[in-house]
Formats: sequence, C-alpha cells, structure tokens
Amino acid sequence: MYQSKLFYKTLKKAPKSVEAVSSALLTRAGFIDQAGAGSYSFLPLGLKVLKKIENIIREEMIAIEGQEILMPALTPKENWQKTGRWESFDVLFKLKGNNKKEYALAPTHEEIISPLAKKIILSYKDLPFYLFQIQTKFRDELRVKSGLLRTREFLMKDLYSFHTNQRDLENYYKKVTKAYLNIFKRCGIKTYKTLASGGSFSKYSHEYQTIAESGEDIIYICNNCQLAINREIKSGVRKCPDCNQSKFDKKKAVEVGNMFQLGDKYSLPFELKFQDKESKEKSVIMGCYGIGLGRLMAAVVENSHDNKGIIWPKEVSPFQVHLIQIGDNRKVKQSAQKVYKDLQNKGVEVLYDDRADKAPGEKFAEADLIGIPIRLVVSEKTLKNNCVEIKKREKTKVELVKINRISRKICCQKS
RNA sequence: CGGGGUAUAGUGUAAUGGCAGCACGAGUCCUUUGGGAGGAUUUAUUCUCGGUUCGAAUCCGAGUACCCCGACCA
Repeated sequence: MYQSKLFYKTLKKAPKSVEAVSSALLTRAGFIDQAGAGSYSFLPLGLKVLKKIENIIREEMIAIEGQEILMPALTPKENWQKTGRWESFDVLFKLKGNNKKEYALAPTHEEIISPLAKKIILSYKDLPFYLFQIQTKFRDELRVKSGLLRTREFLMKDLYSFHTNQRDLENYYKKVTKAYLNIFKRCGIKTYKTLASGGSFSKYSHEYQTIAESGEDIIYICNNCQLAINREIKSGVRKCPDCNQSKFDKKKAVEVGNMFQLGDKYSLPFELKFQDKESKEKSVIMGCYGIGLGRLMAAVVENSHDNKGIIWPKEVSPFQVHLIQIGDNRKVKQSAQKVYKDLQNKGVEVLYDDRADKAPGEKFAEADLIGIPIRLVVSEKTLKNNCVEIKKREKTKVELVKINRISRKICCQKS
C-alpha cells in the first residue's frame, strides 16, 4: 500500500474528549473515527487489524471444530419474550417496524440459535456440535466508556456448544479455554483466566482479563497459580479455589472474553430436546463463549505502546513492514520501489511511505505512532553502501542490510 | 438513570461584555530531505434556538452533543 494513497490522517494531539490511552492512540494514528458516543468507524488501518484478529479467532474456532454461521442482528420480539429477556435484558435495543411489529437488535444470540438448533437436533446422534459467528452486536449501554472498550455496537465472536450431558460440556469448555489462550497469545497480550459471576446465565463464569489502566474491572490474581478472581465475587472468596493459597495481586483489567456453562437454561424455553440411547427425551446442554473484537483490539494497544505510539504485535499489525523512502531523487525512488515490489512478491504486507513532500522527522514520527513492527529506510545514505536500514519498532538499534538480501531477511524473520 | 463538566478553524488552545487571535495541520508557490524543517500567502456562521445589552465567544434560559464519576453490565 502506498502511504500517499492511504485514507488516514494522523494527529499530533488527541481530541480532548478522548481519554483512554488506546482510543487516543488509535484515533491519533488514523485507525478509528468516532461517529458518536459508543460508535466508531474503522478506517483502513483499523479494519486491517480487526480482520487479522477476526482471522486468528476464526482459525482457533475451526481448530476446535467450530462451524461458522451468520445469524441476523434484527430479531423478532417473540423469541425474547419466550425467555423473558424482552423485559429483563435492560440494554436491549428495541425498535418498531411497519405494521407496529417489534424487533430487538440482538445483543447476543441464544434466542436465535436455540430455535435454529432445535430444527437439527432429534437424536443423541446429532450431538455434540459447535457453532460460531463473528457478527455485530447491539447493546444500549447506559453509559459508554473509554473508546472501543465499551461501545453500543461492536463486533463479537459468539460460539455456542450443544451437548448431551454436563460432562461433555465441561470437556469442551476446557478445549475452548485452550483456544482462547491461543487467541490472546497470538494477539500478543497476556490474559488471566478469571472466575466471575455468571450474571443471568449461571452461578459462575470464566472471563479472560488483561491488565490495563483503562480497564473497568478489578481482578485479584493468585500469586501462586495465576488464576484471577473478579472483584464482583471476591468478597465471598478468601482462598484461591484452584490452589488454596491466599495471596493476591489487585489489578485493573479489561475483559476480552468470557465463557458460560448454560446448562438447560435456554433448552427449556425453546424445548431443545433429544432422544438418548434408551429413547428417552432429554434436554440439550449448552455453553456459550464470547470475545469482543474491537475491545480486544483496544486491549492490545493498552498493553503494547510507548510514548511515541502503538507497538503492534506481529500477528495483528495492519502491515508487516513499514518501508520509508527518504529523499526523492531517482535512485532512491527506484531502489525503494524495488524493495517494495520484492517484498510484495514474497507475500509480505508493506506500507510504503512514498511521500516526497514530507520531512524525514515527520515520517519517522508517524511510523512510530502507527506502530508497524519492522521499519525499513531507503535513503541516499543507506544506498551509499547499497543497503537498506532495518529497525524493530520496540528497539532503538538500527542495522544495515544489503538491498538484495532484505526480502529474504524479512521472510526469515516472519517464520 | 443520578451527579459533575465541556462546547471557538481539521486538531490543540487564547480572547475584563468592546477588531475572533496563536500553534500545528491543510491549499498554492519557493526552499529543504535522517526525528513532526524554513519563508510567502490562503484557510471561522465561536454547537443550536431564544433572552439581556448600544454592543455577547463571554451574562441568562432552553435544547443538543460529547466527556468524566457513580449505578448498571454476558
């Protein structure tokens, strides 16, 4: 991508209404734009990151036999009445269509997926299965917060599992735990599995929390085994339920994912049943598992930045390489072009700062702000030695590499 | 939903009730090219509506938007 063509604009200062570090940096670097309270546009750079996160999640879901589907956001009132959530779900977006027909913009999809599953499940032979989608959710939050961390409209991965019994659910629950840890690791953040309230779903749930100053949750991390406990249930918990120790670190954190054992909570209202081996009718046992993509993206930035800007972890960076051309004479331009084409031909995603009218300082400052992990510089100075300069975003050390070796060097680092 | 705050150029900010200014950005021209470079020049319906006043960015009222704290929160 030629930077001269990229739809973006950087800001030296964040708009004054922006407070959280992640939204300040994402706004300043041209990844997102606020459309209103709790609603954001993702610009080309931001959408690239979001898509990378989406693909990581998709891969990990497929690896645990998840099958991708897509359900509607616009959903009929009757489904929500069946579970009582038309009234009890206080952030439900309700709207009226023609003929006074009422709808909910779905904040989650148990009410949609349960009747869907009912059409497929007849016998124990149809179970288990696992369905997920990556789709926009709507929640009419009483108060939005901290940029992408709490919005009214957000992309969410929601996975639902269907089982014949509790033990099978618990086994799958463990698999999802592993998949979640992979996802967060690949996104470059450390998360803590956190025991939390089940809300309206179940007695307990598990959340995946990452430490962040802008976070709205308080968690207590066990010094011994690293299990965390959400403040919302901590008052009743003196010792770590996993290892029985009682020393904890208290931290502010962002919840990037969660998991619930639903049991038959939604099977009952939707009469989600199957026939077992003895031809007896039983309720399907369900689990649900969510990850907020935009929030995860913001959490990555909360975790990984310095005073100059964002530092993207490799797998979620909008581009792998930021190629900067300094000076505009023919030799520099041709050499930079060649490096750009070589890398592209090898499948490396490159943002190429080809702008002739920008001073070097500005280009470097922008590159630091945008935060692509590898920076290459082609200039008269480097070309004297027939070289390209290479620097990692988080390091200060620069290195010169012969121009004909650079694409190979980058491709080696990739793997 | 309760409480608090803010609203001036694209962004950040100034202006006793008395000429709307500055910095950066952006446009044009020139110079410059290794850490947001320099010069010239251009760039505003002070959120909206109403009121007070000779005169309102400034005071008053209403509205709207956004932010923060709390409550709430799969």
